Amino acid sequence: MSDGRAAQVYGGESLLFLTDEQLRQGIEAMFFAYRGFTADPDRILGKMAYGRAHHRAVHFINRAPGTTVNNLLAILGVTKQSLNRVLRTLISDGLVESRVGTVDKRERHLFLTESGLKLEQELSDAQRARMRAAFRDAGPEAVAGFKQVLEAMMDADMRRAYIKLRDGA
Amino acid sequence: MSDGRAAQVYGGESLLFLTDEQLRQGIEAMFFAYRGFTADPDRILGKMAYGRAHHRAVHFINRAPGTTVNNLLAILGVTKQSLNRVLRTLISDGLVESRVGTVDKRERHLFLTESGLKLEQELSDAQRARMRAAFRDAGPEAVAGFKQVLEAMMDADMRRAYIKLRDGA
DNA sequence: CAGCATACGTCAGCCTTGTTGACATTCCAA
DNA sequence: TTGGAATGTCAACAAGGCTGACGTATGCTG
Repeated sequence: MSDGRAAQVYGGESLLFLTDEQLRQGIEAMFFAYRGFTADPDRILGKMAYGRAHHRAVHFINRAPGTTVNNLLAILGVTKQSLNRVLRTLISDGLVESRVGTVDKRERHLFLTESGLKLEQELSDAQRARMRAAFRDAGPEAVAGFKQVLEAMMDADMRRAYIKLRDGA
Repeated sequence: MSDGRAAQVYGGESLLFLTDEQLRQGIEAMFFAYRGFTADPDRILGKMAYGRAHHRAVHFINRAPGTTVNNLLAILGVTKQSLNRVLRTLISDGLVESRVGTVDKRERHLFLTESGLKLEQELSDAQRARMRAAFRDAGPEAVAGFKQVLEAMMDADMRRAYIKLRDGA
């Protein structure tokens, strides 16, 4: 795997960007950047009785209102018990509404209430502000590359979910 | 914050890449990609008594052999109690060696043992393989942009740590 | 030298968030 | 009508964060 000989020429194109050193830089960049990525919402959530898991649930419910629990489960990649614990508090606190499905009454469709929307706004405003600053600093071409690499890094399932959300649910 | 009017022209340059929609895509890309980023090492660690925290410790000890506990603390951004719990198991399992400092005897310098190196290799091989595939798929320009955006997304402290590691400790 | 600061380890207790396993309910569909 | 799917819930547990408190060894400074 780690042969250290990636700095070869293949098909006439230099592969210097695939050296172990370059890859390590990419790994550490992901690690440090993800910390920044979650820092602002975490700070806000820390003041309440909520955590990152609540943020994620609220984000994706806002993103796809009326989504079912199973749907959310697949996107978040956690067990129903884990998600349920989070949803229970959000529902009892009046941030999320759970409506029984009309066509399939087994399903629950999830929606944000007024206060749920307000929390989502507060959290995503903070996260977007950082993302906006980073995007502006780096410029449009860098942003395109950023998205391209991240998309290539996803598992196939996650890539499908990502694209579906991106291109309109 | 979220004014939806980011699609304006500023200084003669289109800022279409700074719309809320673009920012949201970036946020979701980070979320889904980070899952992929940690998936392979997590799978390996799941078979042992170790977790992601052990991976991080081992990674940075390998990266900067002889680093002190305080140093590692700053990089990882956790409390000494949290780190100590991880280090204790790694040391007692013989993956990490802790040597009393020569110039300052209060400090402990951390090194990977043979088996520590072996684990680190196994984990980072898996992680590098995915990163390599993503880099290759996306191409050199995309990789440059990827790193640029991630660097801009970091907190100032983390950016300093990242650059220090990148440009040689 | 005395006293304060620093580096580290450790104990105890708490929280969030993930896991598995078991079981009840409801309801669609074959 | 019966099996399976979707959901909810209880219990127990583990990882890995956190705070607070305390102890020890060492280094620095007045």
